[in-house]
Amino acid sequence: MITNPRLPKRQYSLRRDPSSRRVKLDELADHLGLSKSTVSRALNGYSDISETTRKRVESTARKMGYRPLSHAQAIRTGKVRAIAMVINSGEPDRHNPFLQDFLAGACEGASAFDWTMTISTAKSEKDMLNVLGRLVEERKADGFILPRTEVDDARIKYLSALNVPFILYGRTGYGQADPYDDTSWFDISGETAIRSAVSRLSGFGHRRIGFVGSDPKFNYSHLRRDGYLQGLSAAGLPIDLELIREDARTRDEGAVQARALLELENPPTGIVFATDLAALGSYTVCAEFGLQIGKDVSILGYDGIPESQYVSPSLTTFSVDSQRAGERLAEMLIRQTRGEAPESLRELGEAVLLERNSDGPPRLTPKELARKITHFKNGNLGGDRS
Amino acid sequence: MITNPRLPKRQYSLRRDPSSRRVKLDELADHLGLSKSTVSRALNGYSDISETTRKRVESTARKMGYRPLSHAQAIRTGKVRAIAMVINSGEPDRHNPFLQDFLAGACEGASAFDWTMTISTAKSEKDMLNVLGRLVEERKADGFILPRTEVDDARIKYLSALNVPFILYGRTGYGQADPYDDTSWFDISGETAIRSAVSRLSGFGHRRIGFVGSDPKFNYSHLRRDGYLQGLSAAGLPIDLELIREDARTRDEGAVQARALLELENPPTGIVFATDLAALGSYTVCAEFGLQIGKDVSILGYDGIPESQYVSPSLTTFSVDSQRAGERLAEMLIRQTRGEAPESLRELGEAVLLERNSDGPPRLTPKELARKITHFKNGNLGGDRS
DNA sequence: TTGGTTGCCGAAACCGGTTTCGGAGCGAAC
DNA sequence: GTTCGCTCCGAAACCGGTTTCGGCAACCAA
Repeated sequence: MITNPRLPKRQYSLRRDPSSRRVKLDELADHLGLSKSTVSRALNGYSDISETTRKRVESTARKMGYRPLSHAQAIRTGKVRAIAMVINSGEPDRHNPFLQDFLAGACEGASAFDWTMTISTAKSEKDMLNVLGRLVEERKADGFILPRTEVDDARIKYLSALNVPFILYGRTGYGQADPYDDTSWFDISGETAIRSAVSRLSGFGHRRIGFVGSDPKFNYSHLRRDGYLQGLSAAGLPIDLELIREDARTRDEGAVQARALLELENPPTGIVFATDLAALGSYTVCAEFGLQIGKDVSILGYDGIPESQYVSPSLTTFSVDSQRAGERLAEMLIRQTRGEAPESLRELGEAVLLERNSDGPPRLTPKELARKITHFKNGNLGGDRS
Repeated sequence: MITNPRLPKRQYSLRRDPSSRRVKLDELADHLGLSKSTVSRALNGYSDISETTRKRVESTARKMGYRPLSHAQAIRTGKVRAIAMVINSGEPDRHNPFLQDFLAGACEGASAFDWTMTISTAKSEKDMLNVLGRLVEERKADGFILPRTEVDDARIKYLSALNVPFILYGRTGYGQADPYDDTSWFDISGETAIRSAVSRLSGFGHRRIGFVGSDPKFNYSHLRRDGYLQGLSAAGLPIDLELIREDARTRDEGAVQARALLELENPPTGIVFATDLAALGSYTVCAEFGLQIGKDVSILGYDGIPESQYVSPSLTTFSVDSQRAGERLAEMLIRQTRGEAPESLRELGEAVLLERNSDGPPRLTPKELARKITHFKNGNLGGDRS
């Protein structure tokens, strides 16, 4: 290849050789003929740097591929440009299929600001505070994402006392006068979803609709129950405490509560579950009682776990966009560490209905349903069917 | 309460008030009546500090709750005491239920050395190298865990060239002369598990055993296929290429491959899948062909995903201890960054068989099985059964 | 011309550690 | 009694940034 002699050989003094050492502030300053203090202030947007200089510094920095070392900055500023999340590894209902999506979102949200994400795990409630404490003390993060918020959440008190920024994935303080106080949060409105689930069932013609809640320790359980009650009221249906069950954390516990509802003298023909996992527990029970899901009894879940798609019949449920949640949380948390008021950083998203095959018009009245169940149980109790 | 006047009022000059400011090196040094350089060297185990002094420094540091700021150390040492992992968010078979366990293990392994774990995500193969590059350049981590290793893995080349420590979760370079070269890794021996799966089926009396592999881009796919071949050979069964399928990344792809095997003129009575997800895909196909899993056809999976326990019949599979994997990887990686030779840091664990209900003695010969399938297909093809 | 702002930048201190280097103190050897 | 070597520690430089502070020049008003 022949190079055109008229064109000057391009000087790649600004070239960015990836294998070479990184360029540091001094070098950038030398290159610009400025002092490193000026360059630093220009990069950080100080007002005592002229607009011209700032532009020039910024463009050269970009061309030379300058990236400040966050831990070098941190030593003076005290900020490490990182957010952290501590997940507890001791939960009965772990194996969260959305963790990857959520983390992907959070990482992306952080990356957009050139921040990073560090994670840690705690084995117990008590360990949780220790882990948070260590992270705070060693200044491993400038703020925290707190997933799975509880009604009365020790992490919130702890971090508030330490005056460390944090944001909730979910809300807290259910039933208190000012539940949100001065915390920031992002949440998906489970109550809206559950309310619409009840409307949907009542639209199908169901008159007795049950609800199976989750662990009352978590704030969302109460909100979803509220949604259920709102749905009943909107449909003009009476509240029957018999139809409200709680504490279904796992699939097995979901089965227990479903059984309790279906064994009622006047059982519900539709059941709304606070979680998919619990809803899937009911599948076993329905099989056991010879009930056809979607016909004899309608089941709705919430979460949109992948498995809900593959069970038979596929489960009607609500899907939440975990990735977006992570992304929003990261961004809002970073903005908070930059000085924005926590109470201005709140967002409520909506879950979206996945219409599938586990619900439909009731073909049995509650009475008929009860009869079918006892009949089937007796039939099965007596002989060994083969 | 009356204090005993003979006892001197205890001076809590060493007390550790959690809400107070953290103690820094200077303060610790002042307290000890030593220079901060001496204290620093004592804490870091330099040999020019007397044993007595070292003990004294260590114990006082502990009592005062001194913890060095890792980013302050990093500025001089270049080491941030952190390991990183980049997960790719664009995979078709994401929703890894074990991510949480794995991360828990890795975090724990890191914590044991007082290290932390940072994570990031990449949207594509290309993005992956960028993300790694950024992390390296900004020195966000001293080493990397590389999950889901590929036969020909760009990350390995990239990090090797940059001379950055890393460890593989899995092996690499299948089929090459020296596949492991000088990398360190931890892996679960899928080949051993799959070999024993074949032995198990042959022990049941199966003579025609199929295999459905996974994405050949990943190293483990080849190893598991090897395990299948070893199993055949150990059982004295011939290799029939017809019985070997690949490329089942998802449940649906698993279904496709299962269908291909079962529609053979001489179909296998037992099928070993490289992954549970693919194995679950076969459930649909068996239902479609009117086949009873565990009787008409035996299915084995690998991974031990939670869902495998709840399908009907429950899937016989191999469970891998993801948490332990994470923990081992973290520890070995840290040791590598401290100077241990990569080739001395390798470990192979075993998966453990979960005997469930999807396999057993064949009640049909391959011929009979084929007949049953065609018969059922024709029956279904003709009329609309209701 | 003078004095006072204002805009813009450089010198130097600073952050909290680590590492280099030199030297005091001491015992042993000559 | 030197001299040498060894043990152990302190002073100071250093890492790569940020921030304080002061000063020069230009501009403005009197």
